[in-house]
Amino acid sequence: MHKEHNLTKNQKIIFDLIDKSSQPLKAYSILYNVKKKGIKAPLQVYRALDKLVEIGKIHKIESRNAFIACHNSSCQVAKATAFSICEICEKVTEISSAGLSKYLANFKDKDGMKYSKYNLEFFGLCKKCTLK
Amino acid sequence: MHKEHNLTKNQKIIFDLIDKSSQPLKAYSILYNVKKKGIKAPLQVYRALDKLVEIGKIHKIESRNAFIACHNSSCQVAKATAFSICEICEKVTEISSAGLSKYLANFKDKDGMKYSKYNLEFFGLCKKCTLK
DNA sequence: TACATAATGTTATATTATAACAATAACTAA
DNA sequence: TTAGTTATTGTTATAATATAACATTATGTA
Repeated sequence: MHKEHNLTKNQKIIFDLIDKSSQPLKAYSILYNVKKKGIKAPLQVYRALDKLVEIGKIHKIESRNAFIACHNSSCQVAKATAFSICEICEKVTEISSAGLSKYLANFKDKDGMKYSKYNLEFFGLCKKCTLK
Repeated sequence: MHKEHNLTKNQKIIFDLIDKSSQPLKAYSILYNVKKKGIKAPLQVYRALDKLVEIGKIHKIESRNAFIACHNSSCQVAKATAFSICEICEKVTEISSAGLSKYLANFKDKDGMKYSKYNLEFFGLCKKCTLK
């Protein structure tokens, strides 16, 4: 479970927007959507995003430069993430598989190094798009 | 093994630069370095990069917006990649582990979907930086 | 209260990437 | 070999993503 963080005003506005969204949101689309709430500059958005990523409330989808709310109570504060991304409809789903996270956390490279922090993005078709 | 691709002039210039580099290179740093060879515009660089990624000669490190030559003869044309990234010195190493690639290629999500295409980035310390 | 720390507001600018269009070069089939 | 097709190049402009720097305000804590 997430440690409780008391979000500040801007963080809350931006988190709520991302949380309500069914797909990842990009920074400038967020900016556009929160202008009516008084957030006017990119930096205000990026600062909130940075903080939200840091505390694990959202994740960045690196290949898309977009942000999604974390719905995975088991992910260790934003450090170990896995997603599937549909190449047709761009639907992104966070994967929470105990087996996968165990496998990756225990993976050792050639030097015998382990990594508790990782980001994995799978690409393919979602179920819906497969059936079309 | 890579299918042989006959690189064009620009592609060759840019691939050679990346291939000689010990660390990932960013697009505008590449641009700066190939200006003396007549490549003057960002688009010329990005077009070559796109093609080189497509044919699997290089990979993009998504979290760094940087490009590295592929030294992994077993990676299926740029589609299934794994890297370790040192958070201190930024050294990036492509991981070629039969076990890992088999595990990921066979991984099934909740919908039973498999993904032959993925990108995995591990973050931590490289051996050198661990010993410091 | 006073101090320290975190968050905010603002302007400017850096960095990363693509659109649009014209011109060449390379490939392919009759 | 030549016409048609496709890929590549060159070029200018601009879009999209992200951060620097600095002044101010709010919050937490001893």
